[in-house]
Amino acid sequence: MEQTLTISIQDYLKNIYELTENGESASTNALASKLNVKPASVTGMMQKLASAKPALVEYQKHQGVTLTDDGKKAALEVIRHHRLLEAWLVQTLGYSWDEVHAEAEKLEHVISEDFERRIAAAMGHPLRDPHGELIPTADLQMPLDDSTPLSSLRASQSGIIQYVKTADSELLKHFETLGLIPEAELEVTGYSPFDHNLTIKIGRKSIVLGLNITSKIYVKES
Amino acid sequence: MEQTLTISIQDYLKNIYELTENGESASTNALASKLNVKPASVTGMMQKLASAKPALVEYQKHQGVTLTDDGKKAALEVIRHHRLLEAWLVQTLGYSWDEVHAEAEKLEHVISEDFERRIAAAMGHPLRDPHGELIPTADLQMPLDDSTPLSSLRASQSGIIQYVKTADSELLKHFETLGLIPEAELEVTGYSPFDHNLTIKIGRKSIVLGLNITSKIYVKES
DNA sequence: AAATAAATTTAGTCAAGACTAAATTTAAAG
DNA sequence: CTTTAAATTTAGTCTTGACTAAATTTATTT
Repeated sequence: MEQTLTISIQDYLKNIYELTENGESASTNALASKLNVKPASVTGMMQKLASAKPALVEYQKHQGVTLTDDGKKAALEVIRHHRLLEAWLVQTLGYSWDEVHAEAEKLEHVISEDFERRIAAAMGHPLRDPHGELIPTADLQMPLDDSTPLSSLRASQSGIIQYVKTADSELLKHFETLGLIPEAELEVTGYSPFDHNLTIKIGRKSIVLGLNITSKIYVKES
Repeated sequence: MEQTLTISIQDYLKNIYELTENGESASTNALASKLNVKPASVTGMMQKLASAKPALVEYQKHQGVTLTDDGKKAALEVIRHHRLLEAWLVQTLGYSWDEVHAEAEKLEHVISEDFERRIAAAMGHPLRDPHGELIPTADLQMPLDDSTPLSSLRASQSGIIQYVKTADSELLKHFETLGLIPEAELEVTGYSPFDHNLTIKIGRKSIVLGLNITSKIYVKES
């Protein structure tokens, strides 16, 4: 018999947030499989969260759930913790991108607001975590994302690299040798509609990049 | 009605460890008041821990508890986490001695062995935490304490300050201005049996210290 | 529109770990 | 050696958050 470990309310809220970022409501089933819990358990928890003193979710039978403002605040708080922790573990303890997630997952629930402030300040209040995800602000707003995949740019458009989204460290190293790192400025000089290849000029080099690369590099148009 | 928050097994073990450091067994009542739990709850938990697959405590009705070797290992693991965390929070995030305890208390239960190794290495494997408490070794042994209160030295004996044990930051500042800081070397030049005052020579200065001070400064005889 | 499939909820069970009140054991005092 | 007090344990209750199985609702097909 599998030991059934208990899921925190914070985890419920965080996962509802993620499932509802697209504007839709989260289904009982989706939440259940995301949290490795049976659907019936989710129903029970949703009923509880919906009737909490300040309600944390909006819940109607068979209609899925969304977060209330209070629920969203709580979710963003955990997400802020998580992403600040990831950034900080990478910066100060040399964690790699793949190792850092599990550790942050555990720490995010227990750190104090004071701890949060200290690491945020120590890093100069970063905007993104090491995976490139936006970090909710101290007043619990999710910042607007002003970046777009490089693959969406066309000839004559230029941009500044914001972050690189990949879990493949080999690929990451390749990006670095090409100069494709945050802050770098580039200009698109050509576009091939057939295979979606882009020709870009970065520094004094001109290179051709496939969609497998340009879809992982996020830029801010300039 | 007070919300009754649950105490982790690790906390039970850690507190049993502390209560049994003197060699005696821990009483149900002592544990209960230390953990802010009712005695009956402690009895129940002790019965559980005693009959766990590898037993964690030695427990006989009405006789108090002690830790088994497995239990002691688990306790030292948490204590190591706690003390490494305190040292690390102070060193890297500027926590003060009084702020650091509560934060470490929460983190100690969730950090990975990997995290433990990383911070230990980052600090050069410290022997003591910021309060001067010994940090259990990586293989879960409590190091021998080779330090003694300065108040136990007598004329012509000399020593090196190991740590200062006080929660009073004013007093701590006073110590610092006197040069009474870790690593400092001193020699006892006089002793007054009536009031237990010591005259010591530190650097080129000679000063007289009362028991309120000499009992808080721990030295290694040299 | 009826039938079937899929998703969700209800109802009731279980384990953990706290609690209270009552019973029991040990310790202390006369 | 009794008696009383203090400490501890037993017994049974409560809450939480999982689970399963059955019932119900919604969605899809023919």
